Amino acid sequence: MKLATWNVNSLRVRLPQVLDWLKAHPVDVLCLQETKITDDRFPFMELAAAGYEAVTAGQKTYNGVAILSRHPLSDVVRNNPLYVDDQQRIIAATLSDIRVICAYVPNGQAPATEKYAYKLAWLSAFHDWVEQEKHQHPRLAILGDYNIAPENRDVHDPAAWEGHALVSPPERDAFSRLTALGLKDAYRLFEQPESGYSWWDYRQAAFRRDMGLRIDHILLSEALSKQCTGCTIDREPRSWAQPSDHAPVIAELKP
DNA sequence: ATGGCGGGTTGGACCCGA
Repeated sequence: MKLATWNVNSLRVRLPQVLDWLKAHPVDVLCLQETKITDDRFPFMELAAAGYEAVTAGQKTYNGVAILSRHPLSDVVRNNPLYVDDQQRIIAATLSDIRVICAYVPNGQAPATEKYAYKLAWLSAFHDWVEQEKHQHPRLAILGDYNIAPENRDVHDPAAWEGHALVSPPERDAFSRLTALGLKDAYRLFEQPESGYSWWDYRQAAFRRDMGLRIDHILLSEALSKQCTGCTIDREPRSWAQPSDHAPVIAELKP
């Protein structure tokens, strides 16, 4: 069983890459963020032809999430029932006995902005809901763009990033509060390459210079983390023409 | 220091991402 997450930054633009990637990496589940497409325009047919059913929480222009799966999905929940939010950032579904949450955490812009306050409030409510979900579904996986680099080793230049959104202590605390619920950062269950980043800015030739951050994560409940045999970031699509600025992250579970 | 790239929008300067 392979679970993956990818912020595609517009599914309309990236659909060919998603299909190519799925052909080479036929994962069981792929969580997408920043689809930037309404549900009535979602490419259900193209994905079905590739063997994937999809559930979506779409939105025009911004945000938008989806779960693609080779297996039937049930019990779909859109948005956080504990938090009123007109931005489509969460979708959850069950496949066989695994509960999957796909999340696109707000960016936060910069400390002391309204967007930063929204991010922290959003994360606090997300924590409370995840706590409930975990009680209901002990086999829980949360995949997505967390917009948080949990530690300095997840940042190419921690000094340059100090004081910025994505690395600030309150955001990292919010991430720790999630893991304190008994969720493991799948990537850190294993030995990893030194620069294990999942996002590189489009500007400054950041990818070529490997100026990245690791902000896309797969959190696994205890039961699932014990079955996890690997977690990798596939940076190859970031090197393609017209790429997303994020790379896919993949976790493998064995029975 | 600023903006740099890329996607989107009801049409082309501006918002947003991270």
